[in-house]
Amino acid sequence: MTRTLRSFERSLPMTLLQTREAVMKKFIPSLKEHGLTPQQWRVIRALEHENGLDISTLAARCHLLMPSISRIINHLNKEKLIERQVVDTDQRRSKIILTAEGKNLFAKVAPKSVERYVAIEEKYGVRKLELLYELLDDLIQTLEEDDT
Amino acid sequence: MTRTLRSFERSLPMTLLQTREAVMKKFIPSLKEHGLTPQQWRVIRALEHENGLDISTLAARCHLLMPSISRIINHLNKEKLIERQVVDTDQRRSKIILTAEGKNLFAKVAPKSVERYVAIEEKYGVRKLELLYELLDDLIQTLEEDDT
DNA sequence: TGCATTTGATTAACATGTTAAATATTTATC
DNA sequence: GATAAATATTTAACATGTTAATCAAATGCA
Repeated sequence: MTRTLRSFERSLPMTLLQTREAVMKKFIPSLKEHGLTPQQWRVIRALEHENGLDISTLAARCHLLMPSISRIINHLNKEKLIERQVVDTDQRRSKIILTAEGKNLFAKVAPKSVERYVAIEEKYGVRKLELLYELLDDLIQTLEEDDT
Repeated sequence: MTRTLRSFERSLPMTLLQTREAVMKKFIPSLKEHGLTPQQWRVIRALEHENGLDISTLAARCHLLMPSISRIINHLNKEKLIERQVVDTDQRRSKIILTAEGKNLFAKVAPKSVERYVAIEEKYGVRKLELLYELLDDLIQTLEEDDT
């Protein structure tokens, strides 16, 4: 019996896309209220967690490509949410510092995100969510193991 | 005990993003060999499944927004993979038809995608994959139910 | 030291995501 | 039948994803 392509709605990439869209819909509005895109928010979170990261590290932590983060850093800099600080041992690199204003913004937005997250946990169930994480991590592992 | 934001790698949107990236990595190369982006491929698949769809329907089936699909349709049209056909009962709409060349391309690419998909199924396990689909669908349902 | 190579970051060019505005056509309503 | 409202699609403007090219600083090595 010849296999055919799974229909759209049921394809793996499509299902993951839909799920991510549904999840993001819960978080994006409160970010938008503060003029932030999800990616900009990721950068701010990363810096709040560990301030003074260089751009490459930031890119890795936020799952952003260098060109994207380069633009985002520029943007956040103009908004005075972060500052650049050249590393004196290596003039190519710059450390990115969250400004007071940036920290302030984080403090305003974070509670709302936590709230949304807790709501999802409660509605969907912590157990199921943990199981989902496990399955997803497992799938990532499986896919990254070989280069078939 | 005050809740804090989940660390990045463990956040739900991030995990879904990573998973999708890992999955796409398996499919993108063969698409790229044929000069197709994942989105263009989705459109071609949708048309192969049901030819002559209008643009709005196509957008819904492929999970693309109207501006995106509008550009994609234009692109595929220039490549002569599809044709536009104005609906005579409603001059605003156009039906999109997969050309012979488009069908040909589909026939070339589809088997490779099936191959990749089967490989994932085998390596990860059909049962786990089915469970994952269930959990994801369930999560989508949960999230779309209310507008919290 | 001098030069090739490597590395961190930016820029360029193009495709897509996203919201708002514009356009054309159709439908509704008076 | 003329005009307002609704609908299908496109365009505009901006942010991001993606690959390749560029640039400057650092490193390796003759």
